Amino acid sequence: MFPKGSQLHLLPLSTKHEFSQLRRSAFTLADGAQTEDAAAIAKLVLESDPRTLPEALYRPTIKWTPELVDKVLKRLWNHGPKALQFFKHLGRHPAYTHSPSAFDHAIDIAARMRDYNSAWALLARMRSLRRGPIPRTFAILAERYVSAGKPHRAVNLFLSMHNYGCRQDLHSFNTILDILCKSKRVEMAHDLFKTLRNKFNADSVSYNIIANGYCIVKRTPMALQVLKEMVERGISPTMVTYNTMLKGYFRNKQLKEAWEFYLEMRKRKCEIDVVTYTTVIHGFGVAGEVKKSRRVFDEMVKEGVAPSVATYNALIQVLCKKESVESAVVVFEEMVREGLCVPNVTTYNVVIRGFCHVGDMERALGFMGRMEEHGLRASVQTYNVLLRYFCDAGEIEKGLEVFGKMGGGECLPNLDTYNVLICAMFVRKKSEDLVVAGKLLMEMIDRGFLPRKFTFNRVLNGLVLTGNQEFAKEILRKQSKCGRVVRRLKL
DNA sequence: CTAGGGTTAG
Repeated sequence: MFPKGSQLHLLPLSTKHEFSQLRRSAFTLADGAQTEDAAAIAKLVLESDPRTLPEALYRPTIKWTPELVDKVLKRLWNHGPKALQFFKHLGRHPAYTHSPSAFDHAIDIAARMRDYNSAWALLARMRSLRRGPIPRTFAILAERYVSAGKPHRAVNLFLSMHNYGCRQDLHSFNTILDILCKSKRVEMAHDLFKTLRNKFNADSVSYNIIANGYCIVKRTPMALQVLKEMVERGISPTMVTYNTMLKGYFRNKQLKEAWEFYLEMRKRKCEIDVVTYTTVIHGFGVAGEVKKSRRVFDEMVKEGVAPSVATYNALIQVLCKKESVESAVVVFEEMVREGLCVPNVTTYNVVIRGFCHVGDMERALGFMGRMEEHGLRASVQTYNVLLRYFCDAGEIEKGLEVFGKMGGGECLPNLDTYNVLICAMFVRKKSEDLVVAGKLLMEMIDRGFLPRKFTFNRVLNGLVLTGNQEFAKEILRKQSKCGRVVRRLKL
């Protein structure tokens, strides 16, 4: 993959070790062992030659289950082509048929790579095997269409569900509304809602989704109007409704309204819950009112409402950003000591980012090391944070070292990782760095990520300016194959 | 993750 002596310590994978690990755990069915299996199989897939992969997958020592397959696909999430290759070969296993959820994952992966032909072929295959499609399949595809800027296709997909033997109901109606709203297509969602609300008997969930959509685009008056209409139609607001509006006010920086709304909720005794408190703590913190955040936190404990991990995360993040990482760590340690809830990956990432932000990379790495204590593994976001800050501080080697650890197998880099790293290859203005940037660019394409035009141009220009014409041409050839049209280069 | 509300951050 990378030439020997490259600064990228992409570790060669020790095949012998993995095979023994596979053999050892093939006989145990416990969930933990299955996680190990999934990791070992994912590695196997990543390193294997496409021709020898099938026989490896058909070995009788591997006990395929839907759960195991799902886990492997999740591990390969950031390597779409390999994930689909794995799915395809296993699909020909003489004694195993893919589950609906495995098909869903595969369709998601293909659609994320904008390979809609494969996605639809998978859907057809799923259907011919009578394994679906299920409503979730359509939700996945719709979401991919929306995030690719094709919301009309998503709506049409929903409208044509029944042609694929999948019933349209209130559930799926609410799903498509939510997908549109979450991607800020609230107007389109609202139109669809108005057209079909009678047909599907829209409920409070539907109204909450639309109101939330307007809150997301900072149109709280419109959100209120939708809710008013809901009440006029005889549907009662729920806790979700109130919490949605509350969050909307904060998002729209209507602090006064938010506070009054919160007080009103308390006065009406409509059992304020942990979500309400978390919203308020987060909202005030983001607005810089840390004291108020702390006060509300204490208040909730006094009222006997147990903070959740999200509550702690909100407070810890707010302290990191508006006070100091030190006071955030105090709360972190308190959380661990009291043991009411356990830190999750988000908690760690927030603290790690806090340390990075003040330049204390040692302690950031220290916290990353502590994740194991809580049974957690660093996520791609954890790595990306460290990577970003090392690179921003000009410690390119350290950044590459972090990247090397990911390549070692526990965590595949994502689009962000590549963007950050490629960007960092320009700071030293060294010819070798640009070659590395070019290799990273090639690698990300191989893994199913589509670099931005800007990235292509930048890398190509850099290579040409440093006399790496041949390599630039190679990248140009690759680029034309992956469908990104870049301006003509003078080579 | 996939019918609604709270936690990273792009």
